[in-house]
Amino acid sequence: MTAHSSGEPLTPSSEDYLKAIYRLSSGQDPVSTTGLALRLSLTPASVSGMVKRLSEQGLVEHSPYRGVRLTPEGRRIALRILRRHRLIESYLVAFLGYTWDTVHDEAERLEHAVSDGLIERMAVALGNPRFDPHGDPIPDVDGQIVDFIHVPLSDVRTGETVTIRRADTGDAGRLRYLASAGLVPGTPVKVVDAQPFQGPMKLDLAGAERIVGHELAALLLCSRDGG
Amino acid sequence: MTAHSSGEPLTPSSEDYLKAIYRLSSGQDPVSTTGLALRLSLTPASVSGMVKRLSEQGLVEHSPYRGVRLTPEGRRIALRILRRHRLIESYLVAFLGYTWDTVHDEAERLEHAVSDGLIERMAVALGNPRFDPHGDPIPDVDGQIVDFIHVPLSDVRTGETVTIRRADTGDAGRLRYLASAGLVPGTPVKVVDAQPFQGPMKLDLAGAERIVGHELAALLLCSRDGG
DNA sequence: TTAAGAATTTAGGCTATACTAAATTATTCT
DNA sequence: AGAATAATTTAGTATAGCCTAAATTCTTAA
Repeated sequence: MTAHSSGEPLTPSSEDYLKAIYRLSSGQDPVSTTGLALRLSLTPASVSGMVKRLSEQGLVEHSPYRGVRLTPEGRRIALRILRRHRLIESYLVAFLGYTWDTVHDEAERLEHAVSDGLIERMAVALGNPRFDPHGDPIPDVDGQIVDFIHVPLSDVRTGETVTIRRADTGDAGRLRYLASAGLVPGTPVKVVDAQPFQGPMKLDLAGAERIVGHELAALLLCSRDGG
Repeated sequence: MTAHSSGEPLTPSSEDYLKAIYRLSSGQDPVSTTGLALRLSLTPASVSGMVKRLSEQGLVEHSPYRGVRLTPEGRRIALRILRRHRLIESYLVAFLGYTWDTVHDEAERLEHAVSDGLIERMAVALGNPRFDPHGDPIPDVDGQIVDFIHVPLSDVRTGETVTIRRADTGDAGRLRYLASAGLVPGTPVKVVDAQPFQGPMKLDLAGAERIVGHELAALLLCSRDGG
């Protein structure tokens, strides 16, 4: 019996796996070895090995050849890391002059090093925010996370108006470009024209016209309700 | 030839060794395996092994059975970590409500995770301080560090007045006690009486009387010049 | 000066995590 | 269905760091 009792410290590597599984599974669906390997820039063989260990610790369930999913305990830890990551990003932007395209890597390392106490102090300094600078929701201390229905901009039909809610990438180049084009969370956009076959979209941003390719449009998650 | 060219990332463990060697050697003197092992809470055998690896990387010089000392490159890295550690402590105290007795462990982990960029932003936010909350000098970006002549309070003679400059420990209990007794950096104290054979000292703190044991007095580094 | 004791290093093991190459299982297409 | 292909796992290897136990070297004191 090797169940993971809450107190034991996990390695940064394990934490990264759990976080990646959570992100890829949208909380529930089983995740493939290859998907995880791509996300973490590792070989599938390495992932297989680690998944086995996480499974022995009771943090994931693994049906060989069928995929991994988080146990409740694994999800608890994944959400804790996600909270850390997003609060750190928020703090760096709010208090230390970072921009939304540069915080990711820093948070990626700090999330494994900060104590719970420090995270909560940051949360207080920020006024317990519910969203980070990319528009991603921040889980609360108990692991509750808001889950809006978001649509990739690439799926929005011509004529429809939506509000950008999140940019679903950590890539600095893409984030910087999006910011320079005014495509940031909170911005309402109208789809003026959408070409088929992964073609570009023509958008209306408060009167200004923008063209974005399919790849970027797929990254921009939007809400339909006007809030 | 396996010299360490500036760019390669070091492991947290290596960084801890270099920092410990620097602290124990006061910058120059050779350090014993046992001394390092005690400081790092490791076995001497483990230290032997790591020292060999550091030596192969050109970060320390090791004469077997005689001790280790830092190479210029090793010292450069040690000072960089020391700068990080002390700036992080300063930042946590100044901006996140930590007290001087609680920052040590947090800084111990963060010093390996923060980027140079974040450290410099913290330094700017703090106004490029030259001392941390314990009174320890903070090396500048080029590794320059002020080196005052400090005397342990336990060595100060009866009748003499000195100013506390540093508390030479990371132990939270001792630091808390010192703070509660008003024995913090910047405080002038007069030695009223000192008993021999590691006995206690009677001090005068701005009119108030204090008794401290030898162990604590040895931790309090003081300056004689009135500044 | 030599034997006891202290300090140090070597030898051999263990764990975590990654890799490559080979074997296995699943899926898809004819 | 059966073969080709894709996905996954297993086997074997490497590195970093730690450990204990044994061997070595240094120091000290009779």
